[in-house]
Amino acid sequence: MTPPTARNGDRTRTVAASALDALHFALDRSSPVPLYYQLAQQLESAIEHGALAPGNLLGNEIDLSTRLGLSRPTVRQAIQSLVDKGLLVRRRGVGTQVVHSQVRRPLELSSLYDDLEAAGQGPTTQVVRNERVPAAADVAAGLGIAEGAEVTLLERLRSAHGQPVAFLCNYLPPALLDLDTDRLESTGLYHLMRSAGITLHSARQTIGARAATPEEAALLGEQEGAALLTMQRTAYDDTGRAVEYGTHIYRASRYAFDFQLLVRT
Amino acid sequence: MTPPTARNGDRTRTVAASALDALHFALDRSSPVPLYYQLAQQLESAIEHGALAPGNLLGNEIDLSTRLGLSRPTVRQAIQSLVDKGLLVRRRGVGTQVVHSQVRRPLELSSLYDDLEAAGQGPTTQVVRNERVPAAADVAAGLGIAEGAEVTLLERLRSAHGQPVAFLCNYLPPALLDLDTDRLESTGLYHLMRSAGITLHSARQTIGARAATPEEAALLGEQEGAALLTMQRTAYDDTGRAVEYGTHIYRASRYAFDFQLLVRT
DNA sequence: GAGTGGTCTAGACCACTAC
DNA sequence: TAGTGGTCTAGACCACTCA
Repeated sequence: MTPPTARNGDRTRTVAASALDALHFALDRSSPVPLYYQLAQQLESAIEHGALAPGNLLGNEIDLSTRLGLSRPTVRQAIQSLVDKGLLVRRRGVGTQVVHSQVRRPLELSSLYDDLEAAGQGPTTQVVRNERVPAAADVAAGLGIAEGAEVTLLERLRSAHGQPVAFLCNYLPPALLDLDTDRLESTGLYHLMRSAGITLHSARQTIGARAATPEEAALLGEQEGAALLTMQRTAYDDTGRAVEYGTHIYRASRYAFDFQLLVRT
Repeated sequence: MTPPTARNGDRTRTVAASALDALHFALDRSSPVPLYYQLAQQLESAIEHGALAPGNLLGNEIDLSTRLGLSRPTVRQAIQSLVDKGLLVRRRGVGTQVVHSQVRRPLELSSLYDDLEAAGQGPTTQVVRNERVPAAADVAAGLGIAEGAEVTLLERLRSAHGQPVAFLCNYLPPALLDLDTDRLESTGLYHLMRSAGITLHSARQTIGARAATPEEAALLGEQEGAALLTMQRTAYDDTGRAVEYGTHIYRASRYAFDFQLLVRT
């Protein structure tokens, strides 16, 4: 399928060589990685490395599929996954182009893991409490269990650069996993859950603010009345079980939630 | 394609009638609405109305497609869209089931429109300023334009139940749309942009908190030093142009951000 | 009118799960 | 071993955009 040599001045700009023409994609059919996924990854890295610049057209799907030796649905699946990520935009009658945005690295909306791993610079965790308690009303409601049922209470103080950043209070259904205090101090809760075979699926969050009580101020090294960010969250696994309910407070002077939204069409 | 009469005691539980068997789906091939979308909508409403209860299996895709007179890819497309919404879960070798979750109504993560339309009960908007000004440094950076370039400045006070809730300060590229003050007071900014043919695509947000200054306190009816929720946002259309940069402050005593996250796998 | 993505079909083989 | 979803193919027709 050698493409017709296009640069022979018919009409004005002939086939309008897409930015993709110069790129080489290596597809390994013997790999267990799906073909559409291999293609999507290589397209994504081409966009990240600037080989595909914002606004560049990808060239039509039919050509692309014949050039790659794939069927059109497979190519579409690859492209669709990048559209879902917000890297590409499709326009009927026009083509598919790289999104022309300043936001190149969308801060993974699924910050479920990330925002518990603190913003990069060497976070530390101090486990304040790790014990079993009967569930209070709000906890029972959050986890969807009976009031008074036994739950694991986990209180942690998270710091970065030696300064307290947040106080995390979490409740977990018992017997879900064993929460080793040592491991909790060296990693995040979600990481632990993941290694225990729990597949996180969704979470419901409420983010608010309020003034610090004297106790909270002392704990976090703020002044009484300082503004705090608050978050309540219930996380569910893929069977719909509530696997965690938490109430977190953050020093507003040292932390903010930062994320990207994609508008679903 | 009459299904084989299944209830004649072979083996133990024969075909394990899926919860779907009793449901009727009406597909209109002459409708401009895609078939996969019609199916997805009817499945979604069946889930919402409880006809499909959490944990129910959907029955395999092949049977479903023959029963509906659709191809399997089309049925898969419908199911996939609900999986993406977090309503269904697929397990290879097992089947597709309704997610067993307390969270039935995921609060549309794309709250880009919604959180500017206030939480339900008759919000009102008072336009404080609506004029053209040169862009300051942070505004220019947020919109990706030159410092000092002319932008539209929009300041609004939003109330609910006659009480102030938020103060919204937005900057827009000039000539993007004409911001009629009357219409701004009767609807949201995004609604206006949408009617002007602007397709919102993504937004980058930062949510934080701080204490109210005396001016802010007076404006919002809070006491000086009260906790405020702050949000900075840049919104982009589908070509990647920044179409809005805004700085909002919310009374923490009357407002909180509330949303659901889906973990992408 | 030419070109694009949007939708749809009717098959196929494979990997994984459960029994 | 049977049944499931995961992947893939090679076509087809339509709706929309743009010149």
